[in-house]
Amino acid sequence: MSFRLYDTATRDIRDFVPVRPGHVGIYHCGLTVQGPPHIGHIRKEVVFDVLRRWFEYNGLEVTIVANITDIDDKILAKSAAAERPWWAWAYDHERALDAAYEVLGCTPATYQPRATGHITEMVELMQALVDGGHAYPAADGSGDVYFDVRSWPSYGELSGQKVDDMEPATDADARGKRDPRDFALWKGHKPGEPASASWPTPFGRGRPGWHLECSAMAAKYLGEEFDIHGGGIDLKFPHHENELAQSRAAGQPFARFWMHNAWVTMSGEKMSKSLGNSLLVSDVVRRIRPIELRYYLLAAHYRSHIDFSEESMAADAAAFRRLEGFVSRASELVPEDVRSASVPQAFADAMDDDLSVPQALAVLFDTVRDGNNALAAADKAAVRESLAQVRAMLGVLGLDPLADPWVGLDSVGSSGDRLRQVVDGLVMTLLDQRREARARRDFAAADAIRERLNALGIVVEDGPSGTRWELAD
RNA sequence: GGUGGAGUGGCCGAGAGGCGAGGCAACGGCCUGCAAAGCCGUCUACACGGGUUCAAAUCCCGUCUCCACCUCCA
Repeated sequence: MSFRLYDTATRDIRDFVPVRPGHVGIYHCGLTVQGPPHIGHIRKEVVFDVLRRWFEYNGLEVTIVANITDIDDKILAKSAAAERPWWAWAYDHERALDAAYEVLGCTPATYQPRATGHITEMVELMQALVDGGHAYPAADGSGDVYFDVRSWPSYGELSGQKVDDMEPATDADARGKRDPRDFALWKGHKPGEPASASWPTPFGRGRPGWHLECSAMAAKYLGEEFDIHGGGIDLKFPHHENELAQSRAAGQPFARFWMHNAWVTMSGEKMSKSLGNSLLVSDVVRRIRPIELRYYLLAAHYRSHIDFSEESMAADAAAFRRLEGFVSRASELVPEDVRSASVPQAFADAMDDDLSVPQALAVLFDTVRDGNNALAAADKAAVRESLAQVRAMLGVLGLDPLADPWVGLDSVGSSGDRLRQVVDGLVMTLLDQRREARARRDFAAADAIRERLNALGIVVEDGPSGTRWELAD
């Protein structure tokens, strides 16, 4: 495999060489489970799912760790407003996130560690930083513990910023920081916050700052040096900058590559809460099939932002249906489970080049055109070849309609194969009557049957190998 | 103030010195009893102004517009 990947830290594309041959360790920041996920959140999952599939296609063993931040200011505030325990609030939204992964066909992470389950590891790391002179308990006795950015000369290396040029944190004065740019490793327990949201440390009771958990958990599960650390581009600063500083200051090499996906925007602007509410994954999949949403979210390069619109999403859904239509028609001619062991070289080259999915899709569409020509010529061997390649490529993208989790979902929903067989039998009975009508050139009767089926949402297509039907979009 | 990104045909969206990516839509044709699907073809674009070069969407200089981040964000 000659995979090349863009590294946010160095701002260039270079050869990817895993720390451990044959294995890839990936950590990406999951989510703060303060609310249900919208399609911007889930884009990241789709991106990393495609990355994972590409590594696995190339025979590498992949370990993916994605954290669940289940304690933070917003979770406490929102759960308090809802008069529910913070942990119940967090868990609800963790399950909503898992449901969103599943509905979009994302393979589950190898592990999703929760911040609250790794307090011990965080305290150890924090102690090491304090001992090493890179962190200190707040002078105001608040129980906060801060990272001392002035003690770490390369602070700012990931985001390319200099400490002196940064705007200071707005909350600087209220807390016992040595430098306004110092960030919290740990937040002291405050009166009024639930006692259950605090844990003992040598520096007093409190709860994790946001950044510490990722440094602690990445090292625990992937080792002190691992391959790829990812997340949304907004996490570059401060979150990932701070993680990098903490881990390096504690003597760990940390991530070799930093991989950041771009936003899903609305009319060119970052999704705000009011706009975002209409774009919850659970809502969008009621307007568009999940597999089409997945296509939409991965069709653009991961480092390009997607400016969401219903129109562009519908256009991409139509594009996907072109791919799907070929798979559907071809697999009727070639009913065996054909999947090529390898994808076309041009597809592989595109994927190897920093996951250039748009170029890979161009190869896919070219192959589908060849396949459609083969289908028109009833060239079964050529159809088989095209189908095998198309399914292999779709499989890498997690979009093969004949593979899990999509197979069986597209036609009659969750009621399954049995109902599909019954419906197919009924429709074919009608299509037999139509065929007889056409044979005696009674087109009025034939068209009446077709229109009746159309009205029920069934599309009828006459092709070289007979008449087929499928559900309308 | 600092840092990073973007502007490509009707729309979406790649590319990054020469070879028309691809998709959606539209239009014309083929196929079809008519459709649908498919196929063939048409629509030759790169924010603006300079410059370098045999050749610039791509490199350089300048300008405009937009977006994001600067310690709560996927």
